[in-house]
Amino acid sequence: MKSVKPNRPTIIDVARIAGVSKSTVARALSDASNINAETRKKVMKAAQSVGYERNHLAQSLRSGRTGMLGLVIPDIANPFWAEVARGAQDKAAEKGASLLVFSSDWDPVREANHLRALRHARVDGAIVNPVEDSIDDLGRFGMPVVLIGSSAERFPELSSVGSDIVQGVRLGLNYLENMGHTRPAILAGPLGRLARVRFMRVVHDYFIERNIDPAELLVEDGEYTVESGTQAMKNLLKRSGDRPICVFAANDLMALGALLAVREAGLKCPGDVSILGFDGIPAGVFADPGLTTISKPARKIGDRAMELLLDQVSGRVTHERIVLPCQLTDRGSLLDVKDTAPKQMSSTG
Amino acid sequence: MKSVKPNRPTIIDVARIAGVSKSTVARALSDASNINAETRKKVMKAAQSVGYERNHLAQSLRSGRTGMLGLVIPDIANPFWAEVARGAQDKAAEKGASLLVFSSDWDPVREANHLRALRHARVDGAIVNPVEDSIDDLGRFGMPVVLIGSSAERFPELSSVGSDIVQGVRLGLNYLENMGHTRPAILAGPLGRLARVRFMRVVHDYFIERNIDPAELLVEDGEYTVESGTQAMKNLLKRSGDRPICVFAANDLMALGALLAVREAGLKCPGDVSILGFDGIPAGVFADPGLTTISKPARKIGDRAMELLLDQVSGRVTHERIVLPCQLTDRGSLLDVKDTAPKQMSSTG
DNA sequence: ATGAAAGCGCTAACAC
DNA sequence: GTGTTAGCGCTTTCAT
Repeated sequence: MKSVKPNRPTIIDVARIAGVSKSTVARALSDASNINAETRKKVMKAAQSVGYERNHLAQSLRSGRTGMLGLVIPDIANPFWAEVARGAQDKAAEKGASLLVFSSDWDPVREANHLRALRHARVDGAIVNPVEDSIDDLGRFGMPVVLIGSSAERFPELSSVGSDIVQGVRLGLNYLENMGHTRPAILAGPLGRLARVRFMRVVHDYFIERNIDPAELLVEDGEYTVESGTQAMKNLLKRSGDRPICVFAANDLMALGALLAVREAGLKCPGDVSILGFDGIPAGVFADPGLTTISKPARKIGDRAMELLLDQVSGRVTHERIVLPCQLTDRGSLLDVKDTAPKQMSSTG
Repeated sequence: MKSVKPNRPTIIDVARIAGVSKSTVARALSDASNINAETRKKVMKAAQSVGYERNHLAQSLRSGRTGMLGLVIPDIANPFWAEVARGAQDKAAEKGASLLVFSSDWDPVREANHLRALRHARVDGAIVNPVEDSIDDLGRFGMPVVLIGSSAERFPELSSVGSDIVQGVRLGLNYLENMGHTRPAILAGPLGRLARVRFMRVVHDYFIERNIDPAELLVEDGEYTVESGTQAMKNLLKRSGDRPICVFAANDLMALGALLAVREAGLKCPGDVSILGFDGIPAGVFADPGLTTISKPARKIGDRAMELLLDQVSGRVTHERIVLPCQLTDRGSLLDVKDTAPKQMSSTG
């Protein structure tokens, strides 16, 4: 075993073989216009013969662009975010770009680290769903950034893609109301998170409009995980007088966790407790009954965000704030109690 | 708005400010031994003051190492693979490396593209689960590679991490047998895929040992997706005389798809049909009853694979073939028919 | 302990 | 059309 040629061939090797200068090789490789067809063919053959492969590092160093993009999301193991990642991934691949995916695990420190890693890798741009609102640096991040989710509100100067929370929450609340659930318990996200604030604001407004005091609503906090959903539901089920018969969860994982708690308590869904989720993850199909939920267009969010980012990277300055509508997916976890309970017209009060 | 300094500061800027040469700056930054403590402090302060950030591209070009690793898996939207990715991701982050994750979508062409992208990005190494066995180039891939999954069999010279299929399948088959299911229908992966061959080989051997002709078994093919699982189960349920009362699926997604088909047909699981899965994805918890399955240590697979890869990258040549055991997770989708049906001792035949 | 200088592999003016 | 030359920002001898 003698190492014949430890290093990969460079344009210089190719140039020598083809009998031209290295700039000619470079031109041939980047199919520039000003080059003889014959010469190109010759160069290409030479390149082929030594198994030449462009060194992106050198190319990037020179051109200042790496062809790499970044994506920072809270949790790649959450199917919703996995879908977003796929959408972004696919679009990037389509355009010949590579995507660096980072999962912050809802941890601001890890998020900061990932953001730093992206800068160091010299990515051409990034799509970010900031966990904390403490991220004030995004504005001067020094590269094209597209936001996903609630934080868009905090950085109106940045492009963003998200689902229409207002429309989605109202859609859900209205659907519940039509089924006779006029005062659902709310399973909200973590206190202090902007997404929670936005969610609750819509809920608040919705009930105010109907002359119902939002303070009457039962609200439990969760961490967007199955476990926290189970725990929150357990808390609700502990209540004696006002045990809720309907729960609206801020995401599907918590909704499914709640379902588990209901089942564990020996109760039936939707017989005893109706559950409405938010996200539209595939796992909701498998529950029995299936989880009724407000579906966000996850794949599309990733796709559009990447599109915006690529536009920005290539100089087309398109400041856009895209809001995609949510959809209701009824799979049976809601019981219609409209005709069961005596309907009380709360018109004038 | 006048642009003060469009370009990021380089070591030259830092050097000028600190009043030293650029090599001194480089030394300070890479905490070399041969440098005065005072000088270093001075340099660091200068770097700080201009917000200097190392250019990894230049560094990589010089040193030949990028600090980036690659991961190529079939489907990031499949929770099992998402977990593998997380395991790898976390370990990489722990060591200060970045991970490029690619999803091939079971498509050999996309896989080849991704592999090429990795080479172009000059990653220091890669973890791969080859979709097709057509990938013969892996051996001469020109960089450290760690294999995940069945293909390890094809490339014994490469390091690999995987779950113990033989142990896992036998564990499942044995568990079924103990519950009285002596001839489960098999919901296998796609024809031609090595993973399928390995799975079926174990099944084959298992029944041969028990003097049962494996050809008697009902076998349906699937694509590792929910939809294909549903379709396969529908096919099985169509049978008149020998409709199976037990199905062993090669992955959880197909198992859950089968569950959907059973439900849709108005049948009960496990009352009418028992279902056993393979993977151990979280979604199996939500089905009612929960999906009983053979759990693979997904997170750990990613973690160990990354560990091996990092070892290889840093020169510690550790050719290892790690096989992690599977575990049985009983969540109730199996009915014990041992005492129901007249038990026939198949001892001597 | 520090500086000078030579590249890593490529691109982009600029000549001819 | 093609060759020459000068870097991109950094690391790494080799002097001093």
